[in-house]
Amino acid sequence: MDFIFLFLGVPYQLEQLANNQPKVSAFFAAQNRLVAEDALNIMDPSLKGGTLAGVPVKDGEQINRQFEDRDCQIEEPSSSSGKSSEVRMAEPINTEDGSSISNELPSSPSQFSVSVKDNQNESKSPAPSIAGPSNPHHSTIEDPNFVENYFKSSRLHFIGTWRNRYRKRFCHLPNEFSCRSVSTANASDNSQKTTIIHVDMDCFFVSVVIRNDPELHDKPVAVCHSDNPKGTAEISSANYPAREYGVKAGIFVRDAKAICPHLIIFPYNFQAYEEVADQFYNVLHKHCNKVQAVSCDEAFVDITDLGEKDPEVLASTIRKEIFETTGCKASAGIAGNMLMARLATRTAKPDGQCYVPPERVDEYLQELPIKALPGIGYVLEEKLKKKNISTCGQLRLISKDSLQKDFGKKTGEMLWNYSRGIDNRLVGVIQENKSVGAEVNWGVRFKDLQDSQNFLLKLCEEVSLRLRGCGVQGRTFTLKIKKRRKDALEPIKYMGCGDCENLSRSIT
DNA sequence: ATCCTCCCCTAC
DNA sequence: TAAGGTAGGGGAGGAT
Ligand SMILES: Nc1ccn([C@H]2C[C@H](O)[C@@H](COP(=O)(O)OP(=O)(O)OP(=O)(O)O)O2)c(=O)n1
Ligand SMILES: [Mg+2]
Ligand SMILES: [Mg+2]
Repeated sequence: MDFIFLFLGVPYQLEQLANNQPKVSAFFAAQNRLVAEDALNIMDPSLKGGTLAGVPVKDGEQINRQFEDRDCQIEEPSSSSGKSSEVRMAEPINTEDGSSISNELPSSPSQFSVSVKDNQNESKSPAPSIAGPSNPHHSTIEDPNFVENYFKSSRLHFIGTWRNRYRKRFCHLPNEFSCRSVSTANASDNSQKTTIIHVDMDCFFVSVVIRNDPELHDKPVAVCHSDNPKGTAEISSANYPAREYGVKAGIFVRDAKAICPHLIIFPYNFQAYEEVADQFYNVLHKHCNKVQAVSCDEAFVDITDLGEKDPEVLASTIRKEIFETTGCKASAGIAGNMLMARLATRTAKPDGQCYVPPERVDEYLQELPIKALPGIGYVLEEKLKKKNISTCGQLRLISKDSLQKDFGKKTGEMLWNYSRGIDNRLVGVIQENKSVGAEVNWGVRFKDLQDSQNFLLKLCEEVSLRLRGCGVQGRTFTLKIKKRRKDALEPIKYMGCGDCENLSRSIT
């Protein structure tokens, strides 16, 4: 397991750190071999008067100690105005129930890393309560419990931590996975041909909150924290009527309102998402024990060994049961591997299903935009665009050697395989965590050193809690900090971190 | 060769 | 006002 601490938003604070105290700034200054007394001092309350006096040994404290022991060398760039930071722990040592087995896992590289990020947006120079235009109420300045409250309202925190909750809830299930992988030593001799179903809820966050309002189903609806037509709150999910206007996850609510004035905004209901996700997985587990969770609204099901005559009938049954138990629609893709099943789901949406038989794979991919392939995001798409490649058919014309030369060994091979519909991954259980971390990149503003220390401490405590929850210890500790870029403007997003450079240091 | 650190990229 | 988290894959380049 890893631990990650994210520290976000400290404008001019880092300057102070740099000028006055070694601490964090020292930690990052390493390049010039500053001997930071201990970069992490800032994280250790005991150094500052033992705020945690009564608390039993905390992981966070241990972490701090580690850093102390190591004379971390960090230095704050002379420019000094830090903006955000992040901390994480990687390759944890599995402690199963508290007993440390660290010595027992020689074969598995156990690392424990904690990374801390520190972000800051506004960097008004002086420290007074400036806070610039955005010196809002809800920031690390005003709220001592900011981190805790923030996580309660963060959608990304919700979906980012969902997997761990799922694992705990369904760990009792027998996983008879990997029987297949064992017998797959000779992959292609499987007489049975693999069949995968990929299931994904339609506009999940919206579907759940309007599931009892049928009259809203053909009106444009989105889930967002704010309904302010000038606001920079982000749309989390938009239903399909709203998507016709161009409303989609991630855009600002003001932009959504601009292109869709009658857009109806609903608030989040995280508890309902949790409940519906449980119902969703209950249905899947009922039909098959080879279920791989992707997220709270999405999973792969390997039905190869079910002896099902018609996978489409099964998919249809699953979708029907999901709707009957949750009141929400799901779509499904059926194909011979995970890649094609996932792509098929996209075609199937909304409220549909799609089967792509092996003989149809080539034509299915021929005109498909490369951006639709999982693993190809904005950057890769742009790079390929520069080579005049925009569809899988065009990508297929490039040799594997050439792709590997341009994009690296693994990435090149992935591109070559995916453009041909080849995917050798197996549906399986989620393996043990490799890292655990926490970060905050919104609302982070410090007016003094105390603010930043408190914030970092909270982040450490959060990571400590999560490590404990996993029954695991870390081995490598990573601290990441976001620092306001030299001439960065005010963040576009309210209370955002704006244009930052990222700094990272880790110790083992 | 393999590992390690410090990133970037991606997905939900 | 608004809640830009979390984790894994992988590449570059250096240490071993
Ligand atoms: N940038 C994003 C992407 C997703 N989510 C949340 C809201 C989504 O409802 C949920 C599931 O993500 P999906 O990618 O499955 O998107 P939807 O379910 O909303 O729509 P679709 O019908 O395309 O699956 O995760 C989010 O908050 N922000
Ligand atoms: Mg979905
Ligand atoms: Mg999904």
